[in-house]
Amino acid sequence: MAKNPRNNGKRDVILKEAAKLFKEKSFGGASMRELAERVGIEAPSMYHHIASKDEILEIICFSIGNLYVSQLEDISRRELSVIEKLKELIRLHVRIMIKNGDAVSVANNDWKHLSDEKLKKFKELRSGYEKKVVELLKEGVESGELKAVNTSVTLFTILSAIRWVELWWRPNRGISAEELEESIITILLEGLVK
Amino acid sequence: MAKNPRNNGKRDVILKEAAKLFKEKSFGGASMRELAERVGIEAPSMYHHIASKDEILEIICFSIGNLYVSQLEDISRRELSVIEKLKELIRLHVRIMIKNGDAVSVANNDWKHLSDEKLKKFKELRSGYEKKVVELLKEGVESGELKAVNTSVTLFTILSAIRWVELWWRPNRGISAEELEESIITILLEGLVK
DNA sequence: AAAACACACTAACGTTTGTTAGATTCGTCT
DNA sequence: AGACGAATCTAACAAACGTTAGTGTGTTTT
Repeated sequence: MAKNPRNNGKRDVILKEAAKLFKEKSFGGASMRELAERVGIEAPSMYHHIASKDEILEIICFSIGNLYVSQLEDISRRELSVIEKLKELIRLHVRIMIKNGDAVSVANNDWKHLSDEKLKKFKELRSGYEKKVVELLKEGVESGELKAVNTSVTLFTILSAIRWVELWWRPNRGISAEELEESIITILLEGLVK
Repeated sequence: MAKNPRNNGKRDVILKEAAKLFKEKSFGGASMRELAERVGIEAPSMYHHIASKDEILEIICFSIGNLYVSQLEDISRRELSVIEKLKELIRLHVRIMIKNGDAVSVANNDWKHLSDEKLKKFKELRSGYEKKVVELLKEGVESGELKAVNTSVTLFTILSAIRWVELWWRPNRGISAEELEESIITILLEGLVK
């Protein structure tokens, strides 16, 4: 029932609208009929492009998850100081959020509705990511670049600190993406106190 | 159908279990029947203690919202420097989360499912809170205690940075509530860089 | 021209949802 | 003992859910 050939963009439209709708109403509160309405077709017609509601969630969550992982690997490979890598990491998160706000929101909030098997995979993906960031932080503490912080607390504080961007940022909020990135970097790396 | 007299704690049990369940499955994914099962009665029996599923959500969201507002007012009234007030604010958020983790999670994630009228009230409550914190930040910038940061960005970075606690902290994670508070304070106020 | 296919439709399925109605049980007070 | 009301139960409702079946249409392929 699902399909494969090089289709026009209908499937992508469904995924885009689904991300938007799931963000608004969350996975459980969004119905296939409402999604279909936004796409402009009837609900059963969507099953020619996707296999199930669950599959939509999977695709969204893993596309975002894999995006984070692969980009973190890019940063890791570069020849930079820990601090420069952390800055790049923060910039990365902000940019992904600005570009894929809806999907990021879904991956952050609705991953728990993944089916058992996919849920396990997703948690592994995420904890692998977190582990790599913790290693980066440990490296920074050991080399003396960073304060002797608890790396777990730091990990979550950093990642969490950036999550609001997806709810708040709009291109015309009077602050550019670059300013936003640099502001957050300043707060997290240098602190608020003058 | 709902009720009032000094009841035993059954209503509170329902609210506590509801917070836990909503946190696990989110509002839309949690059913009244499953909630009833956890409480130990049949679903229709719950309607002697609460008016509706929506009412449960309202009670949870506004009890947490009002808690934050009233405690912020306590801090505002005290004779402290801006920095000390910010520290107290961070401690406050951590403590509320540790004590009411489930309910905080619901108020943070499921408020969008409030009915139109209550949704409006909740947004007002929250933006009133945010406004007061922004004023505090502005005061700090003007007095020279804080760096010349964008106060909106700072507001959300601080509040957001603390939200992960509710997902992560457990009494036996090898870090006490006090250590946790002080670690977060250090990161946000003094920064990570040595 | 015929066959194949992609894509949309309507109708309907079996479940699950929140909630109501009505009867029953239980403890408390007069 | 009898009355009352709180608290629980079973049965059931109407609506909404994700999804399947079956059909039609228009385009592409052979």
